[in-house]
Amino acid sequence: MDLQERIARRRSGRQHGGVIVDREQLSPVVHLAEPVGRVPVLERLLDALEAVFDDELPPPVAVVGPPGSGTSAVVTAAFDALNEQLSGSNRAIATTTRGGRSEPATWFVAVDGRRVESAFAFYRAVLSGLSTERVPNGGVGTDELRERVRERLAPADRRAIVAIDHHDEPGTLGADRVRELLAPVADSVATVAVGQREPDGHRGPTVTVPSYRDHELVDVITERASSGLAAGAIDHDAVRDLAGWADGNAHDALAALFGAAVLATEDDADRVEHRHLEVARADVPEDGVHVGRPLALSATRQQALLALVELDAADRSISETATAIADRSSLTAGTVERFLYELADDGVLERIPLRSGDTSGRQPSAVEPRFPTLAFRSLSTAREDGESVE
DNA sequence: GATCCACGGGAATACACGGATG
DNA sequence: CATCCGTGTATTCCCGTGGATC
Repeated sequence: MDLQERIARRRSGRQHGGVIVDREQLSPVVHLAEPVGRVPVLERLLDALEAVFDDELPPPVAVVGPPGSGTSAVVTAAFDALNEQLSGSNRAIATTTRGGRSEPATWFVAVDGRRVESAFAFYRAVLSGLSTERVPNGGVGTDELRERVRERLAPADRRAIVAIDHHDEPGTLGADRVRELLAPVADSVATVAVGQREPDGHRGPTVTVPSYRDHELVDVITERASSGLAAGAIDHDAVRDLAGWADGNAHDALAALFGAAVLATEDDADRVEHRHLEVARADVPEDGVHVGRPLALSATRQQALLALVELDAADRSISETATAIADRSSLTAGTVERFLYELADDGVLERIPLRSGDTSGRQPSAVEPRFPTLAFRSLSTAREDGESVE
């Protein structure tokens, strides 16, 4: 971001009288082009992928690190940069049409496992990373897409490095499943499995990403605050505090910062006050899930979660909560109930056993969010237009 | 017309508890 | 006393259907 741009953003921030100047810079689900303080890790990832610089296929790589350590950030940043230099779109355009032979090219495709859960969606994601053509999202079979991927990589000297991010989270495509899907093009594709643990039976280099150390996390927060918040909207002590509290987890820190900024905005305050941070921190559950999890859900599920957050249903049974949510949305109580059970199973919600006065029957339980609700509420694009039809 | 996907609805199964049974 | 049974809920599982897309 150049100086002009920074100034422009500050001005517009001032004009709106807001604490938040640039939501994107502040959002815990957005990665920076150059992650702060992760250079050594980037280097090790490049080492592991070394072979691509000789136009060869690297071994399968695993990138592992604890929650909030920036595994995703590192991989997306590296892949973007590598694509700039090595992908077909930059090298091959001029030459493919001439002489009939194509230049060597390597594509780097990062697939977000949270948003890509079926074979169809997977091939779709890979294909759109491999070409600039529009990829259909319906009306065509999975086989068809797989075939297109194969054709795309058919010429010798064309390769793809496919990262599967969050491969070890519930509901995502596991590394073994991805291997299966890529089997038809195994000769021209290498994988990078990104998650909290190595895939079972992993052979190949592993890049380990450590938690942020305290001062590194301070840098991360400072960087985000300086580009995302109005000048002087938060002081350094508060940032240090926040970093200490987050204990190396950048997601938690950024989610709290974002939440506090949202609260300050709603408060019409001109800076992020201690009380905002206090509440925002309490809103980030200990050992919770990344806010990207709920944000990757279908619009209807997000609607249900938005309603749930409004409801504060900590002491209501799941079925009561489900009916209450159904009343505020276009969904059926039965469907919402199933959603709630599913989400609890996946760890997005937590089930709290409910001691009911009633004697007979199985004990009901309540659910509560295990994600930062302030950030979710503000970032979710699903609208809860409460109009219940019928 | 083909295809994918998510909702909806309901059947099947698990659990809690009191009371009956051996 | 241990176990089984019946009833009422809670929870999980499964599959048909319809909307959206090409």
